[in-house]
Amino acid sequence: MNIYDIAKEAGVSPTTVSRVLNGNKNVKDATRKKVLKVIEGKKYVPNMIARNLSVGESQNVAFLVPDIENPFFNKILHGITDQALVYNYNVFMFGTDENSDREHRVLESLKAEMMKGLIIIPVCETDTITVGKLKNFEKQGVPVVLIDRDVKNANFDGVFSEDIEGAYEAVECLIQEGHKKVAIISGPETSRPGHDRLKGYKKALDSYKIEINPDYIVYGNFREEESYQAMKKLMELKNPPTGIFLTNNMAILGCLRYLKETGKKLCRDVCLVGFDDIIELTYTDIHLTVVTRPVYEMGCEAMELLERRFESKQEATAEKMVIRRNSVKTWLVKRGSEKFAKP
Amino acid sequence: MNIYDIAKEAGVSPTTVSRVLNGNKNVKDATRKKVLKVIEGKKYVPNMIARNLSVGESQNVAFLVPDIENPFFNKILHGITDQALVYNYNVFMFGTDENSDREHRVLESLKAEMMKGLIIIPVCETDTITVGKLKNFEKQGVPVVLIDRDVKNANFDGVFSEDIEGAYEAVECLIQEGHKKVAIISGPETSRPGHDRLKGYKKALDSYKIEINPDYIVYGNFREEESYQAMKKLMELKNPPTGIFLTNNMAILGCLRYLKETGKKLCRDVCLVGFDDIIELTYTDIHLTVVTRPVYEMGCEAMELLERRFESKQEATAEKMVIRRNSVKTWLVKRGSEKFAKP
DNA sequence: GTGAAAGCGCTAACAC
DNA sequence: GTGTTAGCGCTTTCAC
Repeated sequence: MNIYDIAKEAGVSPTTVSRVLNGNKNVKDATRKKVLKVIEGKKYVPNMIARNLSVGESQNVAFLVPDIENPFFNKILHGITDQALVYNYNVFMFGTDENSDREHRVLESLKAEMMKGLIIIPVCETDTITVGKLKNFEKQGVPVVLIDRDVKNANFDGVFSEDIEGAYEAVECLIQEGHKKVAIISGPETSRPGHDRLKGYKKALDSYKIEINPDYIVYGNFREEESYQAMKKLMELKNPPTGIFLTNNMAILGCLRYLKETGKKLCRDVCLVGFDDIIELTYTDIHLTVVTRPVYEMGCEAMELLERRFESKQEATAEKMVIRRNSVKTWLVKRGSEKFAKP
Repeated sequence: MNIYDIAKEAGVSPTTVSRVLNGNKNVKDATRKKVLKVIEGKKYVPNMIARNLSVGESQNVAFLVPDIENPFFNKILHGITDQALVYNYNVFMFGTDENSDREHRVLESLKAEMMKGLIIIPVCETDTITVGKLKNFEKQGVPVVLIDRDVKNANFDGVFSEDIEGAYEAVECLIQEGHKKVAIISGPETSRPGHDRLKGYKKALDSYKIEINPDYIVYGNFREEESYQAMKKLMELKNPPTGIFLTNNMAILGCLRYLKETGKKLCRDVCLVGFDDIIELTYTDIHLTVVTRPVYEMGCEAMELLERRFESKQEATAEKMVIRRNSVKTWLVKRGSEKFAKP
């Protein structure tokens, strides 16, 4: 059943049916009601695919995420889908598995889908292929919004967090507890959260006149296994740190595993402050102090930015060129892991 | 740029270009190469929306999940998307938030999208509206595959797990450690995992000639807060249980919170066995014994079942009618929480 | 092995 | 306010 069947039944033209369906004002109230009645009676459902082809764009938005199973990204996904529901957009879900090739492949396949917009947490900020593809989407009128991570040599809308400030606060928290030997398990240098949190770490040490010890800067690449290795390296130093800043949730897990395997204890052998909460730990005796942020809201906001872009397409050229790069504030949740236990 | 531009450039008809694009055998090798070269040179990308409209079906599959942030469902999502990539299907993501209205709304909106197939973890097995809508999809040639949860009065393909056996094993594990007073924090009675795990619990007690105590059966509805309340109720009984079977991951969290808040200790005040693992706990001192299952693989398998359905559309009628309801086996991971600590 | 023409279901000028 | 007509970009008979 299609728009023609409805038109015939209602004794109007397909155009009128289309107008009714799309809420066009130029329809007499009587006609509208007549058409609506037929639609109801026949349980007619319009065909979006046909509509999309006709108008040259779909109501679909793609979300590319590097790690589907990371709870941090899931919260973002939740925000995106909830907000998408508000605007009646469908969300295409793609996991890139932190793999640039896979990211390219997904982006390539999306060209054929007449996407309305893209939300992406890119794998790597220096990946020129991804950047090129994203720019092409924008050129074709498909807006792109970044979350959390950034890309170089481009200026897309995005929702980020104040990573430098957040990291600063985390490290400061350790310093204020008397730690002089403060280390960091850092993320990849090719991602905004990676280098910015490192920057915040350095800034904090600098503020408190603590000299930076290169041995205390190790890389965990935001992964469990690598962070475990990084932790091992730190703890096996001749002069190990007393406080460590873990720059993401996976790093936290890696460290905890190290402690567990070696029989070491948090707050006895070492103090930790993390970035991004691990909610399950709050059910245990591991009282981890972390920097956190409104993650779900970051997802909502990304969808919101996309919507603004859609709206500004219709508007005057001036408004079109506004680039919106929002940052959410982080905050510290003190739970005790920043200080040694009183014996 | 479209198929006509390519055709003109290559000096062939649009039909031939289409044939090349779709790997039709009836094209001379020379022609094929000629067309392919033009396509490459012009960086032409076919328009899937147009194709979908023409063939009357998209390459899109929808996944409806009740709780986007539950790690169990995320693992499934991961499996689904990975497998979808193999077949080049796109996955539409919808969170229903355990809300039937929302589920209905999503299902309704999907009618317009010419979906190729549906994968759903339904909110409620007795929801006749959802069942009706799902049946309609099948009637329209859109296959439906269930995961984990089932629906009544219908017979869709699905991937389930051996919940009765799994629950049996969990409870048996407690009994074998000497527990006579074994309770269960059960899920909703309107879901297969809910009632089947309860069934397994009863069966185990029965096998070991332990009388069922109605006080020991409480409902947590698979949620943290309700499970917390259920736990409270159990522990405040005049004759509290010594061992409790927690029927999902959220119930585990609820119980842990209760223990933490009341200062009670696992393996000292009560023993627990859970259903579905919480990976973060393995990084802590909570050594929880759980029944688990190949969750990621359940997602892959669901996609695989869908693919079979797609394929069987072309086939003879006999094969068409095979209904595939697969069950994955569960297994017990013993970590110690089933027995009291030696003082 | 190839092409012409009709059609998928809808929208958008344009005319009335 | 409403209808006519011509697409959107592709596939698919059917004829050659």
